[in-house]
Amino acid sequence: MTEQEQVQRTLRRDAAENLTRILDAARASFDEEGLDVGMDVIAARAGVGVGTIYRRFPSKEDLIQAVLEEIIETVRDSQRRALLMESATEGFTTFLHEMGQLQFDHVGCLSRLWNIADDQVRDELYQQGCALLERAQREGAVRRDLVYEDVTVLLWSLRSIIERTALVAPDAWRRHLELMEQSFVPGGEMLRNAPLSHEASEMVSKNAPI
Amino acid sequence: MTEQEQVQRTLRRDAAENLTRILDAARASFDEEGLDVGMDVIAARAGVGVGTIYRRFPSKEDLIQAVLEEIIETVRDSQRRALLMESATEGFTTFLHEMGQLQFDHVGCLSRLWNIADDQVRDELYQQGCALLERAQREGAVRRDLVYEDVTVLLWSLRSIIERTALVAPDAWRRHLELMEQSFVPGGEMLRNAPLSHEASEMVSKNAPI
Amino acid sequence: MTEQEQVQRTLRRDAAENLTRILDAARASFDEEGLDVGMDVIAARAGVGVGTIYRRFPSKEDLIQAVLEEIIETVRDSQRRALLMESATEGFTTFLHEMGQLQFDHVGCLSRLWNIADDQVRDELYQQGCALLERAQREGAVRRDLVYEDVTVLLWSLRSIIERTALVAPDAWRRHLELMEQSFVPGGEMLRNAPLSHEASEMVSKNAPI
Amino acid sequence: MTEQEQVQRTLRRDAAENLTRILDAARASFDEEGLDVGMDVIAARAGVGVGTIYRRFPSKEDLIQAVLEEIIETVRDSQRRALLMESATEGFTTFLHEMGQLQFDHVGCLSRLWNIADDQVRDELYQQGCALLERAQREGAVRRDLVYEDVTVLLWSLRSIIERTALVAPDAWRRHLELMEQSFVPGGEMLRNAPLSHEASEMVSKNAPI
DNA sequence: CATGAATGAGAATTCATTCAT
DNA sequence: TATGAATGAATTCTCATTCAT
Repeated sequence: MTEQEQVQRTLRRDAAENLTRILDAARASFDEEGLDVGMDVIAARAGVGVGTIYRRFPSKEDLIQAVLEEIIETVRDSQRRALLMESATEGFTTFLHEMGQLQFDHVGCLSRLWNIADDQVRDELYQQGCALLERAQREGAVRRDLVYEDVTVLLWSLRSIIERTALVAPDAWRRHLELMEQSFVPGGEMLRNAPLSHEASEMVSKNAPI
Repeated sequence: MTEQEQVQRTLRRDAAENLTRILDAARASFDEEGLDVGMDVIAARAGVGVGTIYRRFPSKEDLIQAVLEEIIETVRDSQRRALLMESATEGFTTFLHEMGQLQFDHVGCLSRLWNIADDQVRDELYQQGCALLERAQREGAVRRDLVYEDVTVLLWSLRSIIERTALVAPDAWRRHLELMEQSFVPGGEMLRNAPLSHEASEMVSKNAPI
Repeated sequence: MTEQEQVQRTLRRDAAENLTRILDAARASFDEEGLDVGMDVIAARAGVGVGTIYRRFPSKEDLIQAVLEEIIETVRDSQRRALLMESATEGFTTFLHEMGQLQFDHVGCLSRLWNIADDQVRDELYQQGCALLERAQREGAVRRDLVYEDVTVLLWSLRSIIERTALVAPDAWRRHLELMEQSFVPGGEMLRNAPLSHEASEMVSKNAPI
Repeated sequence: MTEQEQVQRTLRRDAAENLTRILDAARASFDEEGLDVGMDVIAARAGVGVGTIYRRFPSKEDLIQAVLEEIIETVRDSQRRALLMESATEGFTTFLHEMGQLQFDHVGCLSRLWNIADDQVRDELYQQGCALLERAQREGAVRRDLVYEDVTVLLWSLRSIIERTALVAPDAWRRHLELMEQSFVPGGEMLRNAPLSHEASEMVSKNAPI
């Protein structure tokens, strides 16, 4: 480190601020470069030493979890807001779009985004998701043979579209979602394939394959 | 390795045979363990030394490309067969399902499967894909506001579903595809979002982001 | 830490008290976990910040020395008490046993216990040790071809026994010492090997190889 | 690495030779600098890259074990040779001295030398050790109230003497051993302290405290 | 004067690629 | 030509020490 850099970098910044800086740097790094980014890169971006990160997060895995949890928290917010909307249909639709946008905003994190270790969080997401879906179904906007797992799978499916197109066609996922939404309207009942079981969905979300 | 084994193994194995063995081992390894599998693992599975792999493929990247090209070749086969089917609708549907199954069979490769560097191959896939789509549209099975890029995006979207569910719910992608197919039937025209442009699609397929 | 706790804790704790707390915590930590224990662990145990330790002890090494000196002080006490005993034989024996017990009580410190940097301290230990030995020899309890260095080496030898057995057989060293004591009684004169020279002993105690 | 060094270092030396070089370098490094020596140091001493070491030994621990096993193998040799000596007394004595010398030769390894994970090896050492002791007892050279655990403890006790004196008084342990031998001769029966139990001894040797 | 957050060199380990045999 | 041993840069994590607050 040159003397200049040394001067630029203020030693002993406020601790709370540093935690924020680390999480921000981590989130940005993960978003942009993926979860494989080196701890030194994150530290440099946060303007701290690697040791500082390890003081707050015992391992890289913990840092990743913290970032993912922050993101998942915004998912819950999105659900809550959607549930408060007067129109159930609009609430459901808004939620789907926000989930697309959120995945777009965190492309680098998608490989782990939907792996939610915390039982309680996972359960709340599920309960609120079911509520959103049922409200929309009761309003007649969504066919009755769909279960929340279908929504989950839809959200998962956006990942690979977004990962591929984020850089060159940031809106590509919107059209796919629009098509999916059309398949959600009542009228096409009688699906030959059974939905993903809740148990399987749970296993997937817990275990984090890939 | 004893001298005897050395003799048994090496003695004038045909070069062509070696190439096959390497590609088979690589494909199997990639399918099962992902592209991150070590070169030594592949070599062991092929029953050759790593050096032999590097003789045929200057880098791991080249080996990956070769495997992906083989898989992509089966995609072209699938298209050709679909085009030969009497019913355009059935041909189109069959192609989609075969693409789902193919991705399932090569889970470990999905992160790179649709990155096709070869211009000619990419073009043929595109032309044949368009033909499949148009035939189905002409038969009235698919709405006219769809372009082949929509199909491409649909295929991409299966990746993340398959990656997550392959181990616990191998059929999960089928239901998602079934829903997508319903959104493909005429009647829902007037999409607000424009399709992925052909140029963007090309860039994505060439560059291989992730 | 809340502001309140901050106030409760810090408010004018006496400097001397702090020093005691640090030394106590360090001794306990070293005894139980070995000299490799982290400075933060010691600080936490003492209820102070690491910085406070570094204010009193410029380096971890200095803290270790301070703790060792305290322990060595108890060695001197033991010698003094032994010298005051009526029976020279009993004094000598008691000293040996107390040294075994002391090493047992400070297992974690043994790798450095007998490294005594302070010339004066080392000299006093030597003088008093010689006195103890000679008194016992004059009383006929110890053979005359032994020098104090033999006793020193005996004490050193207990270290590795204690380190190995402390957890599973806390009395193992006693039997070894008992055997050594038997070899100390007159009758076995005519040792082929010369004793450790005083100079060598001094070097060892000063330099602290391991 | 300068060009010169590059030239000096012959790439691709014979594999078997390299294994020897690595073990030799490791043994020498451990002996001289202790088990904490860095893998890079060992690699440099062996004239190979670190990766080469890791090819043979999956972890540093494995390398350490390999070195220790080699040393322990010489212990077994020493026992076997001692058992073949005509005079049981001389055999026993020779063994003790060779053990002292061996520990002296491997000072840096002493912290782990007597931790023997392999049940079979540990058992053979014990059986042969017992045989050596009993033969000497039958010949009247060693008192009958001693068990092999006493010998084990004696060998352990040499460690700390040797660690401290190796550099300045390489023969210091010999005098201690000579004294111990005198305490071994018949005549001093009636020890107040029980010997280390075989079970405790086993636990110590397996678990490796310190 | 006390605090404890921040530092960063150092240690073990991995793996694509090279090249002597 | 085939082999697989050797390479070493890169990565994660630790801990004695410093210094802003």
